[in-house]
Amino acid sequence: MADFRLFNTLSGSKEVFTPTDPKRITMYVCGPTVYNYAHIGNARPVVVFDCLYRFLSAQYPEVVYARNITDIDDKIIHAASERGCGIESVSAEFTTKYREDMAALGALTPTIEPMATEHIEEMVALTERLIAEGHAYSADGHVLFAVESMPGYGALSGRKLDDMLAGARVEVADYKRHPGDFVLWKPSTDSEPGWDSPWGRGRPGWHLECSAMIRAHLGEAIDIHGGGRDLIFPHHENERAQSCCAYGGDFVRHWVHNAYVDMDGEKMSKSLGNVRTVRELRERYPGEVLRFALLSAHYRSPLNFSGDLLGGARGTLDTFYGALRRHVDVPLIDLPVERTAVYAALLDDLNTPEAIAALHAAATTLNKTSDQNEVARAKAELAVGGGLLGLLQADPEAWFKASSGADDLSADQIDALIEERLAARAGRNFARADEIRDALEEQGVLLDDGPDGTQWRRRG
RNA sequence: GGCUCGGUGGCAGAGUGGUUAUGCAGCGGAUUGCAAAUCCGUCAACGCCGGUUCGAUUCCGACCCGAGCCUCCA
Repeated sequence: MADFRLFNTLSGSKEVFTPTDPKRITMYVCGPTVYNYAHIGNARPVVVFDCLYRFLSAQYPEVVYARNITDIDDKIIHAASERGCGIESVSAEFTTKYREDMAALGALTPTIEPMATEHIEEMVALTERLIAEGHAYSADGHVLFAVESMPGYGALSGRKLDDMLAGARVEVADYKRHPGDFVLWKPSTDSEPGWDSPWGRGRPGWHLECSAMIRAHLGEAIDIHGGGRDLIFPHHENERAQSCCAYGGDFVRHWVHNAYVDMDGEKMSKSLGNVRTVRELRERYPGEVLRFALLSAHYRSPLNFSGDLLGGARGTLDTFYGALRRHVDVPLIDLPVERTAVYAALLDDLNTPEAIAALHAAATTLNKTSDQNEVARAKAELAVGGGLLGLLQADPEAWFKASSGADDLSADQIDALIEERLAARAGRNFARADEIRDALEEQGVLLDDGPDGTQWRRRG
């Protein structure tokens, strides 16, 4: 098996991926806090790690992929109180919407989707253990992790304890022994959701759930832990502290973080108010277009989001599907995935732009050659390599003819007009033929005349 | 202030110590009744200043600019 080189945030360099147990790969990716619609920036890690999941699944017999749902959090409590309902109703609604949106992007369902509220017991147990080991203390109804108790705290985000104090912009609660200490458990008021614990009725801190759920579902150490770049600190740093101090060992083999989707050079975020939700984008673009756009830059590079990006993605997919449509009759040969150029590109830290370049090469081959062996090989590259990226799995005809609105012309109506135009052309009545073509174009239907007849597609 | 990361042709976006990534756009051509699609050709880049080197966009250093984290955040 060829080496797969994957960047590790902890070391700051690409490392050969060497799983702890090649028979069972474990990957955990931080999922959503379900209090609102997911935006296209939230979708980036989903698509990136879905791609990684597909790539690993092609190489190893079992890949356990867990993506959590954070269904207890102060933001959810907030949203619920504004609506005057329970947090369950908010989190249930947005969990469903999240799953719909991510499915539309072609993301496979993770092996496990653990919910935070179903793991409170494990979180309490983990907290007790940290206290017993001298890494945590209770104070003023809270339980806090003592960062000074961990040698090497800060290694993931590359900071030292002293540096963190220098830039502290928030006032430090006086019950903390060290300003960097973070909450494992906090008290709930009567109106807030809470669970009984040795420290009274309360709820878990943000970082605790991931440590507890990883332990419960994947084991003490995992191969890959992923998420967006902004999770490095404090979330992953603290998660690492919790798990390493509770169970010892390395906890995570590869820390993998994706860069952001930018809006006019700034990151897209709910707090900046410049978000585009997946939901609204889906009304205008097929999910595959959004997916392609998200894969068009390397996952560690920022991706500038724009209408041009999406328009370009649509056009490129048209090119690929057009090449496939030219050869619908050619049977798909059984090309082993590891022999595709897409696979080879992904071997280098998931280089999706290079993989897409390989797809372009295959499409060009398909468009120009008449050699049946080359055609079969190129078609397989597009289908199999595309599959690795979660792309190009639709039927080409369906791709071009998919209707976006109820008032579109039906396929039958279009076919009838094409017949009429064909007759006009045969009689060299080009004025009438062009009239029909223009009329169809006004309805968003484009015609392509070829040696074997006329094909049509809807404008994207 | 501390800590990170980045600055590639008109745009998007890979990569490399010496030989044009790729795509879009542009230009020229082939093809077409005209188009569209497609194909061929073509233009064009590595922030700035030093250093290392036979040779640097690629390594090192300074500088300028941008982004991010340090607070919830993919």
